[in-house]
Amino acid sequence: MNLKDLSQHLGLSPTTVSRALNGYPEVNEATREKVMAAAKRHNYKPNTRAIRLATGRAMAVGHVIPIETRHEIVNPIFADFIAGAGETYARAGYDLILSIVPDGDEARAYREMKSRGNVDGVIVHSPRHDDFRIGLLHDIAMPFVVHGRATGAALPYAWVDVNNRRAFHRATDFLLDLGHRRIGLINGLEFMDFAIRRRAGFVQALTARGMTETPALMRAVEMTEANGYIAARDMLAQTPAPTAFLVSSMIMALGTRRAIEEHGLIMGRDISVIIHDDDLSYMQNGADVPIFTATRSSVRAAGRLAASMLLDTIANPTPTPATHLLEAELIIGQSTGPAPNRS
Amino acid sequence: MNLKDLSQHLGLSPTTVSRALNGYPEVNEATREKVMAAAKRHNYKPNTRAIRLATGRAMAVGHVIPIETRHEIVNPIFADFIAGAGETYARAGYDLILSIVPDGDEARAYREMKSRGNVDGVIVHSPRHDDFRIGLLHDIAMPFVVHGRATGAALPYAWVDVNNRRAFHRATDFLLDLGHRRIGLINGLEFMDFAIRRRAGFVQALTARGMTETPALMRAVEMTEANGYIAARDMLAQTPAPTAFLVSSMIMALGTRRAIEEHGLIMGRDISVIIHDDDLSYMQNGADVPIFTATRSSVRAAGRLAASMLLDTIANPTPTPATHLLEAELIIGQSTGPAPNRS
DNA sequence: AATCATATTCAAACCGCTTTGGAAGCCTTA
DNA sequence: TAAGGCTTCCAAAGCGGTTTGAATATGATT
Repeated sequence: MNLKDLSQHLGLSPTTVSRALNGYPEVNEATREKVMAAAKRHNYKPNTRAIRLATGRAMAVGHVIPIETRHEIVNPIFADFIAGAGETYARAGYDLILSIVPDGDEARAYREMKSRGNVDGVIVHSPRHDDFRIGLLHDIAMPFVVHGRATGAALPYAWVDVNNRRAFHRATDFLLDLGHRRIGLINGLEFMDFAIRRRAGFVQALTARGMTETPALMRAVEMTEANGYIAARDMLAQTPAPTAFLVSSMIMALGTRRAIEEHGLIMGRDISVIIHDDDLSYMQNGADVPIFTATRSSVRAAGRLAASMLLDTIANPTPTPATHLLEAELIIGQSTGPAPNRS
Repeated sequence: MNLKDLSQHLGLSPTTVSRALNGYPEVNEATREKVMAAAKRHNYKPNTRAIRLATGRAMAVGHVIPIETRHEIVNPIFADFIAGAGETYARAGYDLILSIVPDGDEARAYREMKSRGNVDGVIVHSPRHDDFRIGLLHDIAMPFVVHGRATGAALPYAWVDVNNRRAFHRATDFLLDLGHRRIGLINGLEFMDFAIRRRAGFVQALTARGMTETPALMRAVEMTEANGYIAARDMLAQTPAPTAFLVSSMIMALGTRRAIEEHGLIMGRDISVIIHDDDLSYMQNGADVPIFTATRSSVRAAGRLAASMLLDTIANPTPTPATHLLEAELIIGQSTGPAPNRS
């Protein structure tokens, strides 16, 4: 059942039927109701392909997931971020197109999306320091929103980000207040923008109290459980050992905890741990009482927000792009306590 | 730059240019080369929307992710499965459309995809026992491949699945051979088909040795770290306590290990653990020596396979759908050992 | 009653490609 | 030399909607 069939059935022209269904004012209310009823009765759904060609809009947004060809790691937060974004798109009648692209191929992928016209805009994931994609998308005039920021980008651009620097500053302060002086940082790879900012927050908090960072107590690794374990194990082997860890993800923290327990220590008593918690649905930080003290910010909510910002930009592009800095909440769990007496 | 422009530029008809670019035989080789060269020079990419309308193919496949409205859990294996599938689609020039759909809305979502024609086929995720989607998709003649199986489905359908029953049978056998007699099963929710099969494998292995299953040692929970912890903790509180656990996912197993260590036991010595390992990229089971003894099957490889099966079905629908049963490998890690002497 | 504004409807062009059904040109073949 | 067969190209008709520009009907105004 297509528009022509339906209009013949109604004894009306396709024009009128189309207008009736799309809420245009120049159609008699009585006719509109008849059309609506007939459309429902015959279960008429306009063909997406035809709409797209006729209107010139793709009614779809792209999420380009770069796969690091060396590591082939799929960032586990994508699932939740995209679930959040997907809710927004569904409501707006947009499709979500997922492109898995080897990281060398990204520029080509974006250009092709533009010239083939199968998306109206894109979400940029995992920005690096001074990320080339921002300039590129700007050049080809493809609407976009970045999940995260890319320090060093020359042009203004739309983004949603957690205040990573402040979150880690606060977390570090919290540990310092508890008397911890040797704090290990287990961070993500520091070509990722968020990791740079977290490190900065950590270092700033130390220097604000007249301390300096200890390179031996700082790690920047791919955020897996195994790496969280290795980093913590190695630092615990030092003398003096750290009395607290600041860990950049829940998954790494599971490895950190493993190293701690293997070392015969009790987390929250002998050693403190603060994590950053993306509030992943399959990786909840405890139910009632959080296991880990954490700086928390829902990546799913960020997905919802980024998506609706993108739809806004597509609908009416503005010269000054919107930005949203989300503050992480600091929630107290069972994994932190006063620094043990060095006696 | 569109086809018309390009053809005018070349002094040819759009027909000939289109045919030249699409490799049709009825065009002079010399002309074809000229056309190809001009297309490259002007960076001509045919408009996807127009191709789709003209050919009637969507050149896209849908992945419908049901979100359980009660739990709102996003299955963390999606990220890797979709990364695998995405590789296949990219090579074939297909788009991957991701639909996040509240679980009550699935039927409507599929019907709409069909009538709007924005996908040529779909992958069905997380099948339940006797899943209604199989009949539905069959009825509306939408090509599909199921990731997993749905026992009880009346019609034949295409699927890719791990031999879950055998995997858990073998894993249980392995534990029994080590002398374990009280084995705890920490399974996923048992309305999911894979969980039913794993349970069946477990029970069959026991009965094959004249044992019967102990309901107190079996849990079916949502597969989160916290639930893995709770299930293990509760079972360890029983007397006699289990000497081994069979755990349905890596993430749950992290919780299980936490309970074990909290209980003052050493995994691999005091208590054994076998897991099912989906070989997730961000959740590797150790590098050289696996942490957990595991039945392993790459969900990413399953994604690749499912995707290419789907593209095959779309290209030439066959009356007898293809099926692929993947065998999990049993890999020995550090988490298993002989049952401790009950002395 | 003629004029004009307004409300309602429609025919046809258009979006950018594919594909059908010729047609022209050139060789063969009888 | 006419007929038939290839090769190569093209005009035009889709695909299924939206949108422009015009036509018709209705009611109000003078």
